[in-house]
Formats: sequence, C-alpha cells, structure tokens
Amino acid sequence: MRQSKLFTKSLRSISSEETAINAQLLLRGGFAFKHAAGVYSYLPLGWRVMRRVSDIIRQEMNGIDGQEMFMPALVDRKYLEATDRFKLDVGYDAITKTDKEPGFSLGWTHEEVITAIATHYIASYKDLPFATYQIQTKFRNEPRAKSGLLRGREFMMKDLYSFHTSEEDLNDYYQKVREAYIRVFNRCGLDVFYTLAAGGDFTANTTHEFQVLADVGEDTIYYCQACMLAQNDEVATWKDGEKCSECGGVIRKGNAVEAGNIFPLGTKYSEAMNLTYTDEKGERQHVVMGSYGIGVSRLMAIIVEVYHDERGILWPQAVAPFAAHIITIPGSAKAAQAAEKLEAELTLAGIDVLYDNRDSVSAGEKFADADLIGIPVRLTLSEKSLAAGGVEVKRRGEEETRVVAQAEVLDILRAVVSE
RNA sequence: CGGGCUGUCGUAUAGUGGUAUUAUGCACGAUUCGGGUUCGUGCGAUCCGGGUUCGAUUCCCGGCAGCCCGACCA
Repeated sequence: MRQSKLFTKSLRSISSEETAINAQLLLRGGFAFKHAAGVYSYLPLGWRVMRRVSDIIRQEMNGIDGQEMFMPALVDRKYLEATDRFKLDVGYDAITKTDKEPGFSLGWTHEEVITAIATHYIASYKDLPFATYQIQTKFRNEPRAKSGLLRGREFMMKDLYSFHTSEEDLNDYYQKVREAYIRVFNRCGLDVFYTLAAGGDFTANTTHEFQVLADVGEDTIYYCQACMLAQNDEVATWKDGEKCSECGGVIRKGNAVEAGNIFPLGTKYSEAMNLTYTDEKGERQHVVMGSYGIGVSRLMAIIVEVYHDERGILWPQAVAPFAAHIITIPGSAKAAQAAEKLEAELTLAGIDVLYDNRDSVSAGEKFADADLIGIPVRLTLSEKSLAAGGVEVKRRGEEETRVVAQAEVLDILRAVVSE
C-alpha cells in the first residue's frame, strides 16, 4: 500500500472535546471517522485492525467448534415479545413494518433469533450440543455514548451461542469458552481478569466478564494479579488489600473495561420460545443455553488505551494494520528506488507493508505520522542509510535503530510477524 | 433521563451590538529535506428557529448537537 494513495491522512489536531485516548488517536491517525456520538465509520486503516482482531476471534471460536453464521440486524418483534424484551430501552425498537406500529427492533443481541432458528433444527438429543457465532453490527440506544469507541450506539460484536442437553454439558463448554476468550485477549496483547459479575437483562444468574485494567474503564473491579481473577464491585465480596480467597495473592481495586462476557443462560430462552429436544427416554426437555460476547470494536479501542505513548499508537504485531512501514527521506531517487524494491520483495513474501512514498512531505512529518499510526516496524531508506549499508530498522516504542542489509530485512520481518 | 459546560473557515482558536483574529489545512509558485522546513499569493467560518434592536455572530428564549458528571449499561 502506497501512503500517497491511502484514503485517509493523519490529522494534526482534533476536537479538544475528545478526552478518551482511543478517540483521540484513532481519529487523528485516520483509523475511524466520527459521525455522531457513538457512531463511527471504520476507515481503511481501522478496518484492517478490525479484520485482524476478528480473525483471531474466528480462529479461537472455530477451535472450540463454533460455527460461523450471520443473522439479520432487524429482529422480528414477535421474537422479542416472546421473552418480554421488546420494550427494553437499549434497543432501537421503532423500526416500522407498517405505519401503525413497530415491527422490528435493531438487534442489540441475538438470543431470540438464534433460538428461533434452533427450534426448526433441534429435535433430538442427537442434535446437541452445538455452538454458532457471528461477527455483526449491534445497535444499542445508549443514553450516553462516550469514551470514543468504548461505548457506541452501533458497534461490532462477536456473539456466540451454545446449546446443550444438560447444565453439566453447558458448564464444560463454558469453561472452554473461558479459555478461548483468554487466548483471544492475550493474543491481542491484553491481560484480562476473569471477573464475576451480575447478569443484567440476560439472566438472573451470575455471569463472568473479561476485564482489562484501564483508567478510562467504567467498571470497578477487585482483582488478583496473581491468579487473574476478579470480582465486579456490583457482586464483590473481596476488598482492597485483602488476601485472594483463591490463591492468597493481594486484592487490588481498579478501573477496568469489559472486553467480553459469558452467560450461562440455562433454559430461560428455550422455555420462553419453546425450544425442546427429545432425550434418550423419549421425553421432551428444554435445551440448555449459553451466550458469549466480545465487543470487537471495543477491543480495538482497549488495545489503543493500553498501547500508546505521547506520540501515538503502538499496535501489537498481531493486530497491526501493517507489519512494516517503509519510509523514504524525500529528495533521494536512490532511496525511492530501493524502497520500491523492498516493498515489492516484502509484498511478494506476504508481508503487509505501508510505504510512505510521499515526496512533498518532510522527513519529520513522515516520522511523526509513522509514530502516530503505530505500525510495529519502521524501515527507513535514505542516502544516509544506503551509505551505511542498507535499511534502518526501528521498532515502534524503542529508540534504538540499526542498519541492516536489504537482503536481511525479509528474515527480520518474518521473525517479527511470527512472534 | 437529571446536572454542568460548550457550539465561530475542513480542523484548532481570538474577538466583537456595526459581517470576524490567528494558526493549521487546501490550491499555486519558490525553498528545504533524518523529527510536523521557510517564504509569497489565493480559498475558506459565526449550529437552527424565534425574540429584543436601526442593526444580533455577540443579549434573551426555544430547539438541535457535542463533551463531562450522575443514573443506566451484555
């Protein structure tokens, strides 16, 4: 990708009203565009990050036998009335099918939809268990959208639903999801606390959230750094400074952002929507369900909250929009020629490269842009670097640079990408 | 949904009861090239509605929008 052709440009300044770091950096760097509070477009750079995060999620969901599918955003009123969730404030429920009354809600979650589908395909215990998921835009009529991409009126979510013959089987799967979720967040570079919480509108049971410590966080948790367990203050029995009841570590109190959550739904939805199966004895039973969510766009924002410095973002390699950023110091035809060759070589090897080929932009501005955009490896080509033996390599976030021969760059990047 | 603050070129800002400052951006021309180079010329704005007034971007009322706090939040 040539930076001269990149649709977006970085902005020198954004509204002073944006106080959330993720909003400042994602807007300034050209990753996202804000249309209204809580309503964003993902621009080419941001969408690349979203796709990388989504792909990590897909791999982990497929790894626990999740089957990807896609459901409508327009949720039929009859489904939501079956579970008495049509009038909940979080939904945009005024989508009219006729001019008389609302026929749809813009989906804010899809338990009812997947359950409606399941009633057509589940008849026997032999059909269970199974799990399906989707990555889709969700709509929530937030009374107060805020904190950049952390709390949106419209946002990207991965929602997984599982169906079982028994509570035991649900619990086994619940633990598998827990482990898969922790792998997702760790692969995105985040330390998460597995956090006990209340179930809200989804279930009367307690549930679990995956919380990432961050100043911007809306939740207060009591956490143990030793065993990575935590309790949301709405259900907490721990106190700051106490010993962890699980491992004896010290409990701390902190602000955190909820990156995901998992709910043991039991038979709440299967009873409301009459989802049953016939067991080995020929008796009808209600299907036992679980639901599991990760806010994909929120995850991108959390990564920015955790990985940034005063100059910009520091994307972890696993989610970076590009693996490497080639920069030429303007004014040197030799450097530009070498850069084109390097770009071609890396691209051929399957490495995503952004090449800042702009010729009318000063070196300083290119460096400032590179720091803001936050691609993990910067490759600078100039008369100076060529004279010193090739390409100057610098990791974002480190001050150290080193010059290597062009022939070595590919091996270095292969190593970085596989980290 | 309650409370507070705020709406001025694309962005960020100054100021004013008599149509508006500066920077950045953008266009053109020069200059420069290892951390947002420098110079010139040009383009570009008072959220919407009503009221007061000879005259409102300014004052008043209402609306809308944004941010922050609270409530709410899988």
